[in-house]
Amino acid sequence: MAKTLTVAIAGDPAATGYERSCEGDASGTDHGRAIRDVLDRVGDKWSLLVVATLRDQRLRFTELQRHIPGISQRMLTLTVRQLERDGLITRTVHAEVPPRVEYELTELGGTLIELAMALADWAIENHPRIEDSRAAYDAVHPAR
Amino acid sequence: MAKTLTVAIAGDPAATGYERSCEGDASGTDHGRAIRDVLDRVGDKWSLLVVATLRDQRLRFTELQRHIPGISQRMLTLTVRQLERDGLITRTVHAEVPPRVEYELTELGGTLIELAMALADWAIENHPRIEDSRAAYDAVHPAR
DNA sequence: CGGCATCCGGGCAGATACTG
DNA sequence: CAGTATCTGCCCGGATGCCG
Repeated sequence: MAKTLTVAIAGDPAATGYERSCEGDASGTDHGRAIRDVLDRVGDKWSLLVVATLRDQRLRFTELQRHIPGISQRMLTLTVRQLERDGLITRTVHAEVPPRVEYELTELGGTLIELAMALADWAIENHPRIEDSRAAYDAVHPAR
Repeated sequence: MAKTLTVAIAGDPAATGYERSCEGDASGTDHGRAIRDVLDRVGDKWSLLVVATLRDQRLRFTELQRHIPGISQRMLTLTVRQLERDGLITRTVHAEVPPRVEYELTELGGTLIELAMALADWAIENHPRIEDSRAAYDAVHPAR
């Protein structure tokens, strides 16, 4: 999923303009890959939403799905698996009948959510300006 | 502000205020849409990279392309156009021969980049843990 | 209940060729 | 130099159906 992105940067770590953009970062470890990785997860359509939903509650699969309108079962499955793999959430299966699976934020996930909130703040605060800008742009640049 | 955010993103468990922000609704401000919009831009493969590259320098098209290895001409064109439309960067054409077009960050773009940097910091700091988690996960879950 | 397997359509992105 | 145009392949993501 993140392959192409990672390859693009990590494949050519030396020549990237990343050193410049990520001022002061020491060379050696390729931060490009780290950033790509995280960005891929954050930029993912559902990941942040799932993390945010689990922010202060533990939920089981169907509950989670109910809390995130529009997500398909498949996407939820894939998303939680990714998140679990990345150590952002935990998945606990209770040996019961019927089966019960609960998802919970890890501490790592908890730190991420704060950043996400900051981003959301920015989004809400600046969205009007963005929309205005778009309207203005569209007015000047007719159909293209 | 942060509270409305929580509701907007995480959804209100009780009232499903989320549905309104996600589905077609006619109510006033739509935070869900705002967040989605910004997330789409941030999550975009190249947008953040372009913004980051322009952080403290004004660049022309080809320079920009050189600074971002792996980006195709087409994608760069589309990306800068989007960013310009959203008011995150400016595009100035100098009436010369040969033509010279320079891209520069707007103030709005400048505020975004700081958040992006925070995210990058998080990425760099926590990436090892994520990788470890992935390795552990993959060890337990054989090829699926 | 909580998945996984499969099919399928649409859009994104790369490569290439052409222009003001 | 800074794009535009077109063609194409590929992956994302939705819908459906089956299983433990």
